[in-house]
Amino acid sequence: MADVAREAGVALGTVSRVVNGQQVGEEFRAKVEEAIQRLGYQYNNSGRTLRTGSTNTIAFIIPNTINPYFALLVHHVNIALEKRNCKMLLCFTEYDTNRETEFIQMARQNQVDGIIALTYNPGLTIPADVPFVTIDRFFSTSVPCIASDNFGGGWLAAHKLKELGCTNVAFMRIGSSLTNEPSKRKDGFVSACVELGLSFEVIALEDGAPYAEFEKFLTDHMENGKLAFDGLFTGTDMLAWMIIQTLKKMGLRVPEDVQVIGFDGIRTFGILDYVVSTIVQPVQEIAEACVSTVLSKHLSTVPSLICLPVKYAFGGTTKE
Amino acid sequence: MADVAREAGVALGTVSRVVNGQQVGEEFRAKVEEAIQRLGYQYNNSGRTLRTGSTNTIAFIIPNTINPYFALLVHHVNIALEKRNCKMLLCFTEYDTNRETEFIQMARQNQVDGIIALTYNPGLTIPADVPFVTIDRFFSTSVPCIASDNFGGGWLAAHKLKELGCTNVAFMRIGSSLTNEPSKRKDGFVSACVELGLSFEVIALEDGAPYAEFEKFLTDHMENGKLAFDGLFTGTDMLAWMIIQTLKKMGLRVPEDVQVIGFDGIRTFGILDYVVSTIVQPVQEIAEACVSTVLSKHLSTVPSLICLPVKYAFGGTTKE
DNA sequence: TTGTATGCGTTATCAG
DNA sequence: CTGATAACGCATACAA
Repeated sequence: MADVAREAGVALGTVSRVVNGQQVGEEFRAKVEEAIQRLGYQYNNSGRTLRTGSTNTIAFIIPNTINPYFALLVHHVNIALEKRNCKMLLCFTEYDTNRETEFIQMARQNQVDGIIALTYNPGLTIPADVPFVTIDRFFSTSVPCIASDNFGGGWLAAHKLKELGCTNVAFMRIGSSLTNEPSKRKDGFVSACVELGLSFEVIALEDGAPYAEFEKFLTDHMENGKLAFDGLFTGTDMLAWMIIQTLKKMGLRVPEDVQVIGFDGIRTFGILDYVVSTIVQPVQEIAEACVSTVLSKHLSTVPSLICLPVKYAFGGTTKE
Repeated sequence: MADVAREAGVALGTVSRVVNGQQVGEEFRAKVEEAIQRLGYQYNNSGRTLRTGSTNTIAFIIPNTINPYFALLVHHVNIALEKRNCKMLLCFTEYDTNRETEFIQMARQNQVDGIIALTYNPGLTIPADVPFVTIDRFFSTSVPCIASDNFGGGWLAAHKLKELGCTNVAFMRIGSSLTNEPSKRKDGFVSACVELGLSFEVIALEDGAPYAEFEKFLTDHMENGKLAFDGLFTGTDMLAWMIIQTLKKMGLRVPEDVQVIGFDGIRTFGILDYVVSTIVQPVQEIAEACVSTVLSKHLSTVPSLICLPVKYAFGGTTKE
């Protein structure tokens, strides 16, 4: 920048003003821009970061990008950031609680302007000196949490199964023992079953439990080649898909014998049909809410829990 | 850092040396570490970046993360980077050629230590002042290109179909008109068909062509309820999957009537079964090669085209 | 081995 | 509206 100033015969500050599009006399601007061209000057962001302490970068902490739901989230968060001229520093935890902690540290050292995190560490401490927004997990009223309406989604699934003619249903899930927003999927489902007088069962496996326990659960509920349930609601689309494979192996037809509703809204190859009938999370809205919240000037005044509406979508595993 | 030095009663340089794990007298180290604790000092990376010009960050430019193959790539590139204490600046182009150019500019302004890019802009200019590695696309001998053995993959697909009893095959693809490494999938396939005396056809649609052209191609090759082909090889797994849906709608059975082999190696939900029988790209090795190449000290001495071996995997759309 | 001093590229303040 | 200058936090060459 000093070189440019010398080349253009102006002061350093003037070059800075030109680069930042501030008010500068036309002749000066022309001289500076010409010098920039001539020298092939490249703006260096690290100087600005050092001086201002801001990077226009948000760290996004998430388990991985292989899980299609996370991949979708990454995509929409990035779009929302780009819209606001922000960059993304992506951190994959692989569900490793140490990594979660280290990434927060690393992000701060890199002067990120905020952190969006989807974590599972039960004892995670949230730094107070950087805007922090979590997905699917409520920490405290001072840490905004964005989630879809998980309770409403469970509720909707039960109503949908009832509407589609089911009389005996079950909720199936496997996952971390951590109580978080997605835990409410079960609560909403159970609540609606009770309300509807729908007979139901629940099987919730801890993370790491063998999948065979689901198979056992299902075979234990078989009588004369018929399953005791005519409707299943699962914690995720992936589990729904796996359960459906098992049902088929057991000689049951989906959706004729058993209807299955998953949760998330995963599509084949990310853009084609829904993999299973499902409760669709509003990923784009979630991403948008995360970004606008984490960048909001007055973090303390934003709501501490934002639940966004879900919807049901047909994916071939329910009766149309 | 100056505060820490004052608090510990040592010089600024000593604090720096402690922080960087350099040789420092035990008593000094202890004093400094205690002061760091007491003050809750946080290392600030922007100072280092300004001073050294390096960020330990690599920009990864890719269309999106919704496509499962790209998601896999992002995942493995990140792992390879993390192994080397590097961060990832992720840039989604959405196939927008302007974005591709802008991101390269942006990455340089952010002092990244290198760029890995999977792009489609035919006229993209590669900056000379930052290590640059491309995926699937050869620019010049001075820009290392990493790809899987696309030619070998096409060749393998033809051999596999022959081995599985096919006598009339076709290659189907749709995509950008850009000639890149994946274009060789067709070349390898055709070459093997000729070599094997296997009767074949090719349909290659330009990006943006309606999918219906594939349907027309297939129905045009129907005679008395039988398809003229008993084996299909597609440019990607996604196209294979779409074609299979079409075949089923036409009353054809896969793999009994027609066997289909895709390309990429996509699994359901990223980790379960292969979606279709496929030629699997060695994603992890590709990612590893990209990272080690872009970080290599002597970029000029690395090979300019690295092709990594593919393999065939069964995914239910071929006879076992 | 430790202390001192300089400069990396930028923004922002203040004086002209 | 422009010019001069200090300061951001760190690494490092050099002096002690």
